[in-house]
Amino acid sequence: MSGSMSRYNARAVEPKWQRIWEQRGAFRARRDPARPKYYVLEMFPYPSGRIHMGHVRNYTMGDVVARYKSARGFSVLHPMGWDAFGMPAENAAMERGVHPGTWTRANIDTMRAQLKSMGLSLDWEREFATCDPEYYAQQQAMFLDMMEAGLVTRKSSMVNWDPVDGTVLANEQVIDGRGWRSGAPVERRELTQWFFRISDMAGELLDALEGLTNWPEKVRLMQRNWIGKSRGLQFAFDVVAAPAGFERLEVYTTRPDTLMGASFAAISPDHPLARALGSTVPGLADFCDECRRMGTSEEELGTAEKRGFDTGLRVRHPFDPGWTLPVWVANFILMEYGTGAIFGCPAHDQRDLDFVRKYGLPVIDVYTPLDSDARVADLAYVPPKTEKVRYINRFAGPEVMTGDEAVDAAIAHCEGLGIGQGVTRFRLRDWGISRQRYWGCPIPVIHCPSCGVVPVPKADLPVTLPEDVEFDRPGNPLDRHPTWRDVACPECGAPARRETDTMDTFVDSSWYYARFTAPRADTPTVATEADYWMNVDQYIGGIEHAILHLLYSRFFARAMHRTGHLPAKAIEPFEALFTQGMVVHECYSTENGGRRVWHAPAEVEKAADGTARLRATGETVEIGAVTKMSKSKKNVVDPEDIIETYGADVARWFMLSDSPPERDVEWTEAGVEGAWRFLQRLWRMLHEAELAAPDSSMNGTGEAAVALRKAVHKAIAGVTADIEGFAFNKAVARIHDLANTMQRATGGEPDMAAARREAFEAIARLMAPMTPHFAEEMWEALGHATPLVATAWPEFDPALARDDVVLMPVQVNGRRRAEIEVARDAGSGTVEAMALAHPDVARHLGGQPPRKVIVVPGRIVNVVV
RNA sequence: GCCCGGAUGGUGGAAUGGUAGACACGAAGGUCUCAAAAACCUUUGCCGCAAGGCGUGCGAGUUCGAGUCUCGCUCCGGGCACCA
Repeated sequence: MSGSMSRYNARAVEPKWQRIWEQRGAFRARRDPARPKYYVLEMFPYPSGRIHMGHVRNYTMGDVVARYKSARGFSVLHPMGWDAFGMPAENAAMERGVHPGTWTRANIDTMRAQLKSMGLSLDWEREFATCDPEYYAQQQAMFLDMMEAGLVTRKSSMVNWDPVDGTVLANEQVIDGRGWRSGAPVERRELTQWFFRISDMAGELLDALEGLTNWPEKVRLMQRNWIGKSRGLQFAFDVVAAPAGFERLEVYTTRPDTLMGASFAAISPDHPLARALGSTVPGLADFCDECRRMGTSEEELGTAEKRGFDTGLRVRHPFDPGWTLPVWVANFILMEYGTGAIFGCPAHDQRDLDFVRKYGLPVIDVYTPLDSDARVADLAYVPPKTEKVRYINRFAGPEVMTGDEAVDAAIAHCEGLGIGQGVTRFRLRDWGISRQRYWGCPIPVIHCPSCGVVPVPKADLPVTLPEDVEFDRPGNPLDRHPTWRDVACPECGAPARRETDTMDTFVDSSWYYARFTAPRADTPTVATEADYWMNVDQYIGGIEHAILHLLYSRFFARAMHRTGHLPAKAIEPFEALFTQGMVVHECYSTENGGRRVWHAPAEVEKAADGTARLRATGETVEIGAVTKMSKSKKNVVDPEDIIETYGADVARWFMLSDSPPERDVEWTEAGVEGAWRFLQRLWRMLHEAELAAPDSSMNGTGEAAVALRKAVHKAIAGVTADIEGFAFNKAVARIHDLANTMQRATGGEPDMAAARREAFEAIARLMAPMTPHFAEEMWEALGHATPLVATAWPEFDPALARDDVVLMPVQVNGRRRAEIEVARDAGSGTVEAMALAHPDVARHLGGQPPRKVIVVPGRIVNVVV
């Protein structure tokens, strides 16, 4: 195929194939009992405005899997939707006066067009947004089902409160302890809210992690720790001279073996006892108020300076009524965990040690290392609980034991004495879903003064959001919308009020994967569809969702099963999970009057010597750290610009080429150009190559032809394994390698022409999942009428993919000294003899006989002297 | 603070406990060109003329053999329950 040297024109080719695929309905998912199904899903995007490189990376990976599985004969479901509720839409409303819905819909339209230009094999007929009333109506119906099933509860919990704006703030809206708009110091405030009872399922969610063998181990570990199962002792201190109703102080401890080292008891500033004492102990109420002048996040609590206040109250040590401990209020104790009260053992807990050093309380050692009797000074002694230690101050068990053994002994001992009992607790807290915001799914209940909380009758669903809302004031517009808010009680008809809280957007994203199986149904799911399509065979998304989104989804799938909306097999909805890394980029900045000014990569021109200047002014730019692409540092490259300049395939190819998918990838202009040159080179090679006719069935027999064929079949085997193993960067490297081999295979013999055709056809098919438009264009140029989307994945010939002769390194004392060529299946004796006979080996042996020769067949020989 | 990761040439990275640096980017030299671009060829971990030596964040250890396993650190990143 000699002739035209035209360049590959992505701008014309990509829309052409996108049209052809669409006309063929190539990506429409169909239930087909005759074929195995494959459901591949990438985490759906929040419609923030435009797609970013993180989306390009995520959706390219998913598309590789979808197209590959499709070529392997699976009936593939690969859908896309929009996680469309959330705060940014309300922020846009406040800043620009645009309705959140209008803003969101416009963003979706932009982003849909951008995604389409990427040539993703998505079934767009299944698209939906979580802000569609058709979607959230089903969510409301499930909420009512879950209420009935006892999975929903209402209780009080802490929120960040902006006392000036009079609104609840998200953690993100608390900047250095102050409200982001008002600047007022934020307070913790108690509010009655709706919860899903996820903690009831803690044990189940923990145990089921064992079965998720196709999830990254690190994600399972993070979830395990998050759920935080612990065994400990729950007991009560007797309070000396207790205020009425507080005669006993319940505490929970995972280290009852250290009770002999107790030097204080401490309670949360939100503990009922702290509140009760507030009126009688001077300064205590102020201290608790001050503790509450802090956000609700554990991060803030963890990093804040540890502070305490002595209540003056004392409790009796459970083993000795004469031994009393002071009761402190401490800012680092969470009311949400355990009982909101602890005892402190400073010798074996660093936080407690820091606390007692600050307030001058005693340190009592409980155990020491086996080989030392050193006492605790600046550092608490906290060995792993599986390590044996010497108990020098114990009340149960032998002198030498591990922490685990000691805890068991302590629990048994205490239970025997009637001091508390061994309990299993979980760190996992119930899922608070109430949000005091407009742009979310309304919680379908009505508050009636006489009937209490009344579910909205299912016939009245959906409870849709009112359109006529104002964002000119802080707070939830639903609260001040009388015609929406004020309704008649469905039970007694008396005037009542709608619940104005909306649901956490994590609820929306906890079941969308199930909805994709029947996106237009007037029930949340349809059994036949869910039975066929569930579970998601491959889920792909960012590691930042490792805990919350994935745990909530696991809970929700179980809840959907209990309420009849999913089959039993779907209680773990994600069969396999892959967490991809971020897209990062250099930061560019200049200094302007002492202020750092950030510049977008598009405004910067890089010179060959590594320096950079502003295109507009020529001013030298400082090149900063390589960090996640973010608006604040402006180190953002717009995918649309890349697609317009180079085409979607180049963006996709580069995204896959450099870094392993789970690691961060640095977006570089040079890398993109490299990808572009590679596609151009292959295109040129194709047009310069002499190929056998398309119907030729000749196989190469000459040495050069066989060598090329071997390279082709090795590449097919390798790329297949790489895609299966999510090693897309290695697949790309192998394809590069094959292209290099093809370029050198220049012979004019007929069998070479045949081998070359085989090679070009193979490389087009191997590249199809990654650069689909380019591959189709190659395939068409090779004379095929049927497009690649309808062509099977190539098979390899095992005989050709295998080497008969291997090169084995020979080491002497672990250092490589020679290389021998041996038959693949040569025996160890033969290999050893060949190795010892090698002159370089003999030289390094210096006449000495080897002490030992290790032969690892097919891998290495090590001669030890 | 707590939980989870990561660290390999100038750069991104490759390497079932078995030849460290595949593949790519960049750089240097060359070919072609009036010239440039593009393309193509060669070289490219560091030290050394070579023989050889040194090298996978730091410090120990296990092993015939460690980038890979174990222990102790350092730095960077993700999450911490109302960002999505």
